[in-house]
Amino acid sequence: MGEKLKELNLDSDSIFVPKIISDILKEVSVIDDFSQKLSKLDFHVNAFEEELKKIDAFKRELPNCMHLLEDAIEKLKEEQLQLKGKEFRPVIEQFIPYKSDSDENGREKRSGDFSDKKNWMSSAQLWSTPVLYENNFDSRNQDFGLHLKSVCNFGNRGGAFVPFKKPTGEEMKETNGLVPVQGLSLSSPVCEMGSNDLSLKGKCGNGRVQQQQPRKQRRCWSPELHKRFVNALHQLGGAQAATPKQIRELMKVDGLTNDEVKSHLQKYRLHIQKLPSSSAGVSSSSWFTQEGYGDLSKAIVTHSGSPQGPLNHGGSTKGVSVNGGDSMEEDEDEKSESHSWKCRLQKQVEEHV
DNA sequence: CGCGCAATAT
DNA sequence: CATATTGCGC
Repeated sequence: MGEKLKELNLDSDSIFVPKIISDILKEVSVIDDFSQKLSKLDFHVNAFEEELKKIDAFKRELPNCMHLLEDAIEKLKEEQLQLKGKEFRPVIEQFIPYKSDSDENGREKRSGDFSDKKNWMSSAQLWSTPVLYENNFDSRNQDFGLHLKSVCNFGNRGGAFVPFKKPTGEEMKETNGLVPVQGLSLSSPVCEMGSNDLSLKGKCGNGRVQQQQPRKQRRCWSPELHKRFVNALHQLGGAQAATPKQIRELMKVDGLTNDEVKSHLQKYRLHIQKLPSSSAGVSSSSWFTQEGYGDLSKAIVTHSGSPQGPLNHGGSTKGVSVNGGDSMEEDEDEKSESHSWKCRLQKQVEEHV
C-alpha cells in the first residue's frame, strides 16, 4: 500500500512530503518511545480522516482521493495495531474510533500537538500539479478557476485529478478558431484516473472497478457555465423559445448533455417566472447576478447599440436584467446578431405574459 | 429522438 | 429548500 501512494506523482517537494505514508512510517520508526510512536500515528490517522471527511462530498468526483486517504488510514492503523500488539501495555485510550469521531472531536483532540498538520491536505500540494485548462478561453478561464476554488474548496486539484481531458484528437479540432471548451468546469462524471489509477480497490471489496453509476454525477453549473447557458439562451430568443438541444450546441461545452441543459432550462424557466422583479433578495438572484464574477466591465458594457437594457424587462422585469451579461464577444455569431436581437426582443416580450 | 413536465434524489 | 437527475407522455 505504501507503494501505491508512492507511485503517485507526489513529488517529494510537496510540502507535506513527510506525510506520505512511507515517510510517516519511516518517521515513526525512528522514534524510540512507544507511546510517541503511537501518538504520532494517531495524529496522522486523524489528519487523514479529517481530510477524508472534507472530501466526502466529492467522493464521487475524487474516488482516488478517497482511496488514497482510506488506504493511508488503513495502513497507518495497521501499523499502529502492530505496534500495540508488540507492546504489552494495553494503551486502549490510544485507539482511534474509526468514523465515529466528528471533525471537532478529532480536531480538539489533536489540535494541540501538531498544530500545522491538520491542514496539510488542504494546502494540498498533493494535487498541486498545474491545473491546465487547455481551452483557449481567455478571461473566462479565470472565472472558472475561481469558481472551482470557491465551490470545491480545493485550491486546485490537478495532478491525479485533472478536470478532464479527452485522450487526443478531438481537442485539436477547432470551430472558427474557437475550441468547444473542454474541461470547462465540467468535471466529467466519469472520473478519469490516468496513470494514477492505482488499483487500490481493496477497500471496495470486490475487484470490480467502481464503474457503476446508479445515478449520474451531478453536473455542477458553475457561473461560467451558467453564463454560457444564458448567452446561448438569449441568442435563441429567450427562455421560452430556446430549446435544450440548441442551447447545448450554442454553448459548445463538451461533455454537456441535452438532459442537463434541459434540466437547467427547466429550472431557469421556473425562476424567471417566479421572481421576475428586481426586489428579489440577494440570495435568490444568484441566477441573474452571475456577471459579478470576473469582470463586470466586460459583461455590462459589451454592445452599446443593442437595446439590451430595456429589452429584458418585458413588463414585469425591472432593475435586474435577466441576461447573465451578454458578453458574446468572440462567439462566431456576431454577424447574425444584428437580426438576432430583434428576434430576441420579440420572444422576450412574449415571455413574461 | 427531443421537449416539457413531474417525480424523485441529493 | 434548492438544485440536479430520472421517468413518462407527447
